Amino acid sequence: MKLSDLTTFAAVANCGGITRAAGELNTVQSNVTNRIRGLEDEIGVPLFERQARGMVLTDAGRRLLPYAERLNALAREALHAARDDGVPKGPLSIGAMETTAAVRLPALLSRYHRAYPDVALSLQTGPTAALVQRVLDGGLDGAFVAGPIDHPDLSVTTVFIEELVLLSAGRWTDLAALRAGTAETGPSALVFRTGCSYRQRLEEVMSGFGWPSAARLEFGTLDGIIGCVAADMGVTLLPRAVAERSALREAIRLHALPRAQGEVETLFVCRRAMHQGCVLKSFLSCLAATDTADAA
Amino acid sequence: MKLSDLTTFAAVANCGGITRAAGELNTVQSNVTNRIRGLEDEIGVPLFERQARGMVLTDAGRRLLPYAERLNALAREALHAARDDGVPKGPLSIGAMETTAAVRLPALLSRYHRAYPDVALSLQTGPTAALVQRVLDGGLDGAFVAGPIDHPDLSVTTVFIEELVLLSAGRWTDLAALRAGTAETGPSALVFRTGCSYRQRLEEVMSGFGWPSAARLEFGTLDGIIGCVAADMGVTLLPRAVAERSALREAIRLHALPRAQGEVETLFVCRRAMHQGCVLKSFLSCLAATDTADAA
DNA sequence: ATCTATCATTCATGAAAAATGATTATTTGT
DNA sequence: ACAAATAATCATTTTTCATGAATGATAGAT
Repeated sequence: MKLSDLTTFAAVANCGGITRAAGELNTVQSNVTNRIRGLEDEIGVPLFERQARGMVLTDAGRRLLPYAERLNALAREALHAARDDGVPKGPLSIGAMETTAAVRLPALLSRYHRAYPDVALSLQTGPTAALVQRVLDGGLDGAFVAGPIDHPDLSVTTVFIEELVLLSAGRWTDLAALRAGTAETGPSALVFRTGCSYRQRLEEVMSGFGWPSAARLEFGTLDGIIGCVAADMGVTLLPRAVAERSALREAIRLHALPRAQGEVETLFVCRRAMHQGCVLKSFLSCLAATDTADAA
Repeated sequence: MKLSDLTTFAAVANCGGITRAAGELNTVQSNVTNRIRGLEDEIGVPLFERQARGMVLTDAGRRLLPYAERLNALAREALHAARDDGVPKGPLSIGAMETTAAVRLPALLSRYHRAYPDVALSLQTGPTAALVQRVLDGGLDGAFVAGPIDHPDLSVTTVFIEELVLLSAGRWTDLAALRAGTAETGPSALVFRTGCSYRQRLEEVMSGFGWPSAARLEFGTLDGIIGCVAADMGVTLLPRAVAERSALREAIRLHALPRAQGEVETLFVCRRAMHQGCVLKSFLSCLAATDTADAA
């Protein structure tokens, strides 16, 4: 069994057909046909059902597919491990939630870059679930996400403890006034469009206050949310540090929450591998040097 | 990167030389040389230091080796998973401690064999540590060992709870008499030759009694130990069930121990895999049907 | 110091496997 | 019936792999 055959197999399975897979693999259709056939001969079981519309996995194929993907991922990892000479260099893809990226990372990343200029750092933002997924599938080397996270394949470090505050327009001096000044359905909830990690927390907070919540308005940017809060369109939940450093600080009001609801851990997650790459290791050590000091 | 290259690489690493590896792989030196060279070219770093006496791994090679082994193991597992059609058949290698094999397994294995006659069951005995090692490296599909076991790659089920009793010759009616009747160094400890799992427990028990223990006599068989206990050569520690069913039951005396010292779990351990083979699954279900009922 | 046994590398050659392009057969939707 | 899409088949070329013989290098023995 060859790794390249498994790659071919996975491509066919994912594309649902030999022709499309051949295109993706930059080869010709007949080649893919032959390699799949070879694999089936070797294993002794058909992996696909041939249909006029394409190829559909058999049960055996379905059992094999996760192995094919894992084997290829491991092979990539092996290459990196062997090449890793202990000098941090090359690409490093980090993910982060919008809020973390806004207030915690600038200092950290700049310090890291000064320490390791040969590492090509790249940062992407997204919601926790998507970031975790991308770390797992290898699209990211690590990510800053909202806790708690528990996954056997992930290594987790707590890096910041954020205090979440409820944000309203500046005119509401306290939560009671805010509640009194909105419709009976309660204030609207402004959240990120794509499965924001603090969204569920906001739901809990509002339902804890006995606010049914009139509506959920979804946004794509942090500034959009804060701007609309300032314009009294509703409330949102954000780390205190984000709210305090906002350009609209004067137009909004921060309402502290009870400790149980107001605390959220920001974790750094990365894959648990046989060999931890020195690039990631250097990033983690840089992170450890920051840690609680900055999270005050 | 091809799996066969990694196999070759691992063989060279383990044999310490190309010639020996070639022999083991049933091929010729020049072939091995070329494949190693190809691998080094592909990775871009030397994997071996060429010495007159043979090949020694470089740092890069040392990093790659565990991946090579893991990849090959995963590939084997993938083959089995794809071929596994849900009908238990083929080989099943089980390991067990001597004591478990003696009293717990006969009924279980016979019942399993009646239920799944197409499975070629094989049983090997050995001490816990060696059995666990063989399960991990694939030499055994599963094993009955003494708890506790905690390993991320092993799936563990408690199957029996054994009561350990101290065995002496029949003339010693109680522990005090036994102690009084032996030299001031205390009775000898009779244990298995090869790192018996109950050995450490026996040491604890004897030192708990304030018995320095005169000597440790090592044996290769259960019957040897019991026979010598009956001949008053010393004491040993065995599951009550083993002692009670011994042919020499009349010539030995069982001394119960306090609960904390006298209880030991017998666990069934197997590898944690992406796909649990149906053969092992059938064995586990057979095991679950026995379980505590038989362990009374 | 020289010889010898043991290794790994190099090279030429033949065999096997893989990739390619063209063709065919089958099915689906028009 | 026809056209589009798809996988299988086949002949051909290209690449890779395995082999055996020759070469070179080194440690230990004489």
